[in-house]
Amino acid sequence: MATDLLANLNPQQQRAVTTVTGPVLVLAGPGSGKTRVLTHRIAYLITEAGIDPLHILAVTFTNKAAREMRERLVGLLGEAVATDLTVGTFHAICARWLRRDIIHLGRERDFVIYDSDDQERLMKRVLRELNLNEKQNPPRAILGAISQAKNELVGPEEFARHTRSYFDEVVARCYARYQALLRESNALDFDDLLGETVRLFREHPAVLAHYQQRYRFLMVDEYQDTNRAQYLLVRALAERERNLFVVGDEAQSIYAWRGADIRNILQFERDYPDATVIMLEQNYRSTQAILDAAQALINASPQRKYAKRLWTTNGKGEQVILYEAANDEDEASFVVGEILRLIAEGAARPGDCAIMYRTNAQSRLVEEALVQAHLPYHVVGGVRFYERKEVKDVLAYLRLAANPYDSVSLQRVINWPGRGIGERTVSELIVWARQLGVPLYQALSELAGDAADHPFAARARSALLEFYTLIADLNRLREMMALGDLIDYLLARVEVQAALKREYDADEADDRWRNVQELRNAALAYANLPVENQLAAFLEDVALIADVDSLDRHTDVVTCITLHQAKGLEFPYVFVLGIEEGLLPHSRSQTDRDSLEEERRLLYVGMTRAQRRLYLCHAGQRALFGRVTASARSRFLADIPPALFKPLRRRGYRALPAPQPVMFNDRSFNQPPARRESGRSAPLPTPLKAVFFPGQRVRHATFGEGIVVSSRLIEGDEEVTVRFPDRERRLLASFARLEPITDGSDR
DNA sequence: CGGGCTGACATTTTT
DNA sequence: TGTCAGCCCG
Repeated sequence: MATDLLANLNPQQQRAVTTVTGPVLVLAGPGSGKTRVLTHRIAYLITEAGIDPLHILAVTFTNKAAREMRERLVGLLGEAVATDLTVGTFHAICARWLRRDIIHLGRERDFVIYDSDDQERLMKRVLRELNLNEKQNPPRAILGAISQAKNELVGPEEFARHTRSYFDEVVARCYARYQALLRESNALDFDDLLGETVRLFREHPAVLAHYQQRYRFLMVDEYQDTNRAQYLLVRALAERERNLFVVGDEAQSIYAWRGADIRNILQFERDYPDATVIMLEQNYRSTQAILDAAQALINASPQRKYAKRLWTTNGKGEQVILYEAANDEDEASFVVGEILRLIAEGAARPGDCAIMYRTNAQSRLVEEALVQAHLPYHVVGGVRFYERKEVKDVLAYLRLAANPYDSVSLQRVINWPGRGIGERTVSELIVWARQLGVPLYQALSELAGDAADHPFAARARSALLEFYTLIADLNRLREMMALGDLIDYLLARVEVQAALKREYDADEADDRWRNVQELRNAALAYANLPVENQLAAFLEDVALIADVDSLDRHTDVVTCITLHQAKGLEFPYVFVLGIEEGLLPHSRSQTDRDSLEEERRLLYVGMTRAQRRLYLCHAGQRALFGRVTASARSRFLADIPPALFKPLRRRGYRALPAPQPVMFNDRSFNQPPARRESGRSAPLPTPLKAVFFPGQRVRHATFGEGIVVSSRLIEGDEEVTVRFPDRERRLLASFARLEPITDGSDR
């Protein structure tokens, strides 16, 4: 058996698999077989080291990773053994533990989990209650700050004690109220799942001891993506047995903006001085040519601790192709043309090709080109199934059936479908409930039990009571009915299909109704559970899985995907688009070194997805928010020696309607005569060349030094947006007397 | 109370 | 260029 498990593993992988005890840090380069190591190690622990699978916990970040791992383990160990293992995402595992033990924190175990949409709705209510303006205090920004605080385990009170700005003051007040409403709604947000588990462990050593006793062998995937709360969670659990096995790659850390703390992986050796450190450098995915280019890019980063040297026996392969497109349209048509050619040559099938980009907006042109070429494709991302409005509306009723105190769900459907409860009535209800000091549902209940002084007109009151009865009925029925029947009852009683037909035109109503039916179908999977558990189990999965098996890689279609989402995937042919200043690195990430380096890693992740051939593309100009803008090639491309590229000339390009000659990589080239708008004569094209490019450092006599954010040619002049120390300014080059600072940093 | 219009706005998003 | 929120009117 041991030979089976270790066969086909290289020496480093074998060492990782067979190191059973103590802290282990595995630094796994892209394509180095880390999932294989994780699964084989688990199998090894069980079959060779005799560890009871009940003692093993494996944590991942995504459901997809967890599912894959479990599938592979079933293959290695069989269904029976695999079911005894605990494999799941941080959030799912924490939710499970909290359902068991949250009572120790004085909370109910039947809490609902709020997703970001729910959070936003709740925050909007908070803002209204506190008389704060949504425009000046964007709910998402406030939630971002709260999320950060929660990741650091800073509660509302502590946060309020350390405010350093007006914004902090606002956040502090919102945080307190937000948290109070969460509690009142018997709800936890995603961050709470982690934070409350850590708090549970801290405040209740006996509970922690129970889990330490149970889980003696811990494995964490994508360790570079852990945030502070996850780090503390893992550390607490591992404290007793110290059998902690983490896998990660600092070079693939791309979620710092979401709270991931790269220090967790960099300091592992300090946390565990006796740690075994193993580097996986053999790559099984790509050609050496691709690896060389990717490594050149990443090695140019000043922030490397564990520099790996990736190698492969796959052979040198073809050089990385660098394509300079005239503009974004040309870029898209080039990519599509290449894919068509690869298919015609028999080298590839559509499913072998992936098109990657920094921002979702970039997919549009690509899609148009794919449609024209009749190439089948899918775009990863977009609105996920359980986030669709009609699905969430129906879900809101189900959540209320399980937990009527869920105020976000209650507000969501109190007037859907319309039953004459307008905004006015809702805010009266909110104010009244607050006066009474009770949750919204409780207030409705008071109203039903002839409360003396309520603020509602007779009509509003009867509408509210009708809604109250509906929720109360659902609440009563949930324990007696199978989930499918409950949903059928709900759909019939609130006349969902009719409501959709009223709100949308025929086609869209059909679409949305189909989604609702799809939700109904998903409920079938729970039919074999005891009736009283079906609804809760269903809602839990919906909250944490959040998507119906999205990426079906069985279909043979081109994949369009953001670089972030591409992590963990691989394709024979990869096209990375828009490798330009302002886009990659994104203009919003050019402010500080850390986010700039994260952009570099993002490109690195994209490049290392390629198995056989990699295309890197950039365009000289690009339509940005409807305006044509000059776009300079990314500084990152300069970090890859030209010898590693095979530059590809464009084979003819289409003229843009832009009337001026434009800068293209410092060389201006002539364009066909400007097209005229009918009726109005265009200004004579001034022989102007753009002088400034994004990322460039400039000096202004009054404003001082700054960095060019963007530059565009407008009516014979160049409009330059520059970020100065105090703020951004838009300047006209002809007036502003901007001076480029030449210290060799950029060109 | 709900439908249509106008103006600001604009990364990435594992759960 | 496209979306979303806020505003005005029937």
